[in-house]
Amino acid sequence: MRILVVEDEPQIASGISAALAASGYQPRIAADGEEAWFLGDTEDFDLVVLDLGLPKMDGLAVLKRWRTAGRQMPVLILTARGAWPERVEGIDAGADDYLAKPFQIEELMARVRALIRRAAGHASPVIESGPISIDTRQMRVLVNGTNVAISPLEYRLVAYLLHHKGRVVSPGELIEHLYGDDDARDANALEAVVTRLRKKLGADVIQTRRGFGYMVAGAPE
Amino acid sequence: MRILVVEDEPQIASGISAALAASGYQPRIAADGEEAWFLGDTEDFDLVVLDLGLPKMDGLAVLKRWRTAGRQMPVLILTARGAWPERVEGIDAGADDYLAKPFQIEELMARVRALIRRAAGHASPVIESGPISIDTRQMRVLVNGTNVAISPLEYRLVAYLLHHKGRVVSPGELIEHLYGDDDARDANALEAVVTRLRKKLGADVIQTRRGFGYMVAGAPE
DNA sequence: TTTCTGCTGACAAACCGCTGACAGCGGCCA
DNA sequence: TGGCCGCTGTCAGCGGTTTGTCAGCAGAAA
Repeated sequence: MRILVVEDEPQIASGISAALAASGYQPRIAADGEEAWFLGDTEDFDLVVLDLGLPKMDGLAVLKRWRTAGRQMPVLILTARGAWPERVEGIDAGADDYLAKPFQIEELMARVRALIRRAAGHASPVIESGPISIDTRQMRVLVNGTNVAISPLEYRLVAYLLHHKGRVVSPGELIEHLYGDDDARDANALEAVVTRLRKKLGADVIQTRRGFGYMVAGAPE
Repeated sequence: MRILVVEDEPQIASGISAALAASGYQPRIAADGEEAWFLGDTEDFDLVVLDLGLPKMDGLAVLKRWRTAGRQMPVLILTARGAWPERVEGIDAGADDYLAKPFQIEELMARVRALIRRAAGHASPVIESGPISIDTRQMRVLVNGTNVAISPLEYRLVAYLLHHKGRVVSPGELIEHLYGDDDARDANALEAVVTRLRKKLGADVIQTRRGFGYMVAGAPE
């Protein structure tokens, strides 16, 4: 199992690297964005641990370039604490998980194991429910197999509901995940997005559970 | 579902509280150890979220006093990151789970749900009694396997009775759990809800124990 | 019987979610 | 630079639903 550790702080990088090695993985360190991009594009890794604040090229940019180039290895993002916009962007850009700094090395290892296990299984980048499906890598939404133009905010909303399909998601939870908690939004904004989405996806994809929240049908992921 | 949030940092406390409320729980905040101890000892909570570093009385001391007094509600401890010894002590003192700060609110909610389910003795999100069953993920109620339209308040009522099936629940307890203690409601409001529920679920699901309260049959688990 | 407790149907107010319109904002292109 | 266009939050109004209240009733308890 080869793991690429992208981290410019040498101490942290070697700490992570040592822990990975101790668990039997083969870690490889990249200290800046360009090196990371080059390694990730030319070599084969089972997982990438990616810090966002990097010299030469930002972590998110690296990730996006990998994804547009078709690289599909799971990516675990390290973010500064409270940097919500970064996280949301990271997920949009195709990250599979994120972890806030500072973190326990044990926790990092647990997530690494989880991601690798998931990737080994059938972690498809496509999630479906009834007539609609989303491709989380390409950030596309298909209705009955045909592509539908969708805005970023709308995409995040469907994606979140699909990731949690079969469960009622409260408006508060949705707002927090769409915007981050720093910015207080009217619940009506959410309703407006839902209305617009329903016009594009069909009226019955997103169900309303009055008094509880929204739900997309399907067996939980 | 009433949840006691013990946290002296007002921002964090209100953040947790808001998230809990958004998920349909009734949170109550205690800002120091003494208040926490008093509330936990005199009132009935389904769960306690307990920060350890508190003014006036330490969180662990509070927990120990509750346990020696025979209080058995599940307790989720919040610890500073890296404070491993505290965690171990917490578990020895009778905590059911712990979460390291800083944490994702989403992760806290997941653990809260898990603890409440576990406390009620259900591994699965479905609770049954006779012909009826509820799906706590979808907020649905089935009678003989077919879905029945149900209002939020009605759902909360059945859910509570089912979580405590086999036990007589007093009107006072029910009102407290449905509305929270800030808002005083007529007992008749409760009876009205029960009437409406019986029409939907069948007359004999919710039994009346005259002078004591209501009950749903079933093994207490 | 009398009294008390709980049940029930009717009703109106409050609430909740939906939607169309509009405006501000930012990106893009000529 | 100026204008156009798409995205998104806000607003106001609309239904339908939910729910507390009330008044009367039924059955159990005493």
